[in-house]
Amino acid sequence: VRDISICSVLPRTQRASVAKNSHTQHLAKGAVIATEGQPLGQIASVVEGVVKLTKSTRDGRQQIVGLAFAADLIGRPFANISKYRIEAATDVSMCSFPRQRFEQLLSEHGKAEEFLLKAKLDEVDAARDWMLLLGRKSAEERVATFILMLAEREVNSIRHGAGRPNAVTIELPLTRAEIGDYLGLTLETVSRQFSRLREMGVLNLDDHRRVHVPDVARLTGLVGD
Amino acid sequence: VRDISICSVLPRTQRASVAKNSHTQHLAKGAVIATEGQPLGQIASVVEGVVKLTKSTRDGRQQIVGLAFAADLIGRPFANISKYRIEAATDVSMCSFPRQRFEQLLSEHGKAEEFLLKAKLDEVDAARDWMLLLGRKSAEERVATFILMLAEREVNSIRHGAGRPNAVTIELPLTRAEIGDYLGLTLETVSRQFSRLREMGVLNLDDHRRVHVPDVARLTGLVGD
DNA sequence: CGAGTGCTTGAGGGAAGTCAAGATTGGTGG
DNA sequence: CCACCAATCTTGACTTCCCTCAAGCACTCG
Repeated sequence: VRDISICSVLPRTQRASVAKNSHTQHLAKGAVIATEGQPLGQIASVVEGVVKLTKSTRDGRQQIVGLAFAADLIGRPFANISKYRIEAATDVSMCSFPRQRFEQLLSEHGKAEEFLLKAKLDEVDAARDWMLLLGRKSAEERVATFILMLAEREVNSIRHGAGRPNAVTIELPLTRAEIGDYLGLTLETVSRQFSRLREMGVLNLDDHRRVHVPDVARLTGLVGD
Repeated sequence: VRDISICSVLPRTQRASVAKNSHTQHLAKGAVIATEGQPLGQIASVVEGVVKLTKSTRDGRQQIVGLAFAADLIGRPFANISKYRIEAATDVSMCSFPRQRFEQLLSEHGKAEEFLLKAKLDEVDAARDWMLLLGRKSAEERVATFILMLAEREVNSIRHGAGRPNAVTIELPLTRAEIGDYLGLTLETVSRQFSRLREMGVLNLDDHRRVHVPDVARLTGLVGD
């Protein structure tokens, strides 16, 4: 049990105050630490063993979006709900403590760092959502997810007082080739999927760059997760 | 130009000190802000437009690993070298300032936050490396990358005084099915690739869980990036 | 108006997925 | 200690989804 692995998030001087609230846990292989969409009130540092973080689609396709080895942290400051299922891949020992105590400690310090940290935490989550897409989704689901992402961004920026609008028009910021690079597809496959979604009535293409989504809920049903 | 988008990393009270060193840039579509593996001394906040972050393999396969929209940050505190190519996907305006000034400001505050922040920055980088794998690599490259990751972890933990050992034995922490879930493959494909790598002499399988890599350099040549 | 760039569509092929037996292995209890 | 059982892994045969290659169309811009 080396120095780096024992709740090493905190510098020496502050460690004691967290250590008081921390305790070491031993988990058998297969033990579930958190499930996708459920609260997780702990932050933990892996001392020994391997922990896997997974996301999955409704129909059971699974993607491991991260592995935590010794000295890696698991848990998510500033968010109550876990976006992944967290499970011991091997027998694991880890050192865990309450999330709120940890957040409080962070907040006592600079706001700038906290802001940046939150941004990066969101980026990690977003990158892992994309890993599920790249690892497990079909071409149709990938394109639908991409359009939906832009549609939701558009809807949020409009900020309608009264609920979400059900139809949106979006401007694609990328070429077909770039969309392919983002989705792990070729530009031809992207183009074919746009055509299919148009034939299905999910999209209207005003021109190659402007996409009208008449029913966002319909699109949501195609993203596959 | 809304409040949230103007160098909004910093809380109101501290913003001024960075704003002094910041300046607004306008970039045409296609402008390159950083290339993979080259230094990037700036942090910037996107004000308008879309910026894409890409990684690519030596043979030209490309993967967009992130998009930055208005109010998103680009650049990497605490690392001099950019791990991605950063390019304007549309015409872009952004507000940028020197990375070192920014880091200095962060360091004046809590060490705990800095530690956690660095960990998360590394996680983002790791997730994006994996996105390249999931989006663009062949089954053989994926399995080779996974084994190499474990091999390097093992080599680093051994900490040989005299250089890297060229042969390693590693213990797989995951089943074939789990490796498949990590690599975006089926368990059958993973198994077939293990067999192929064994036939090629890149691996020896002591049992299903213990893998001996006689020549790590050889394996490195198969990861495809 | 022609060239360039980006997009669509088609035909054919190939890498990985699916389905289906078996072979190993490791754990458990007789 | 060994035999059995369940879980895990390997291998084969076949299928499928997406990629590759190719041709033609639609804008934009000099």
